[in-house]
Amino acid sequence: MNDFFHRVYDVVMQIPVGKVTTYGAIAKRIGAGRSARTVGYALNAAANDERIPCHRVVNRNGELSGKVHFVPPSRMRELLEEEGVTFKGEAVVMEEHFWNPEEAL
DNA sequence: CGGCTGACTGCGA
DNA sequence: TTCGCAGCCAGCC
Repeated sequence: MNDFFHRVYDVVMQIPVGKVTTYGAIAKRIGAGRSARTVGYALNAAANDERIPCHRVVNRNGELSGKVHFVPPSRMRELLEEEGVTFKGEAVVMEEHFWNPEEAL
């Protein structure tokens, strides 16, 4: 487990219930800059860990992305709705539920 | 060591 | 508005 991954997990675990954030925001927060893809890769490994709310991490469109989302039993959308997150079609209403990791500093 | 891939993002056409 | 290309970083051939 690299320090990079640890930083990603640390940020994701700080996401409040009913809130979501983006790969890019996390990348910027941990100083990775534009390595949003690597953040997603880290979440890929984190998806196997129940302690990591990877369902609260979406792309810039607010759409749920990831291997987990494609697995029917996951139903990330319904899970988020249970937490109070509202949806606009297939995407999360970012204006209402976007959480900026940098605010947690 | 070199190249390909991937849960992304931003810019240009 | 939508599509395509390039950049970035880590992991696996």
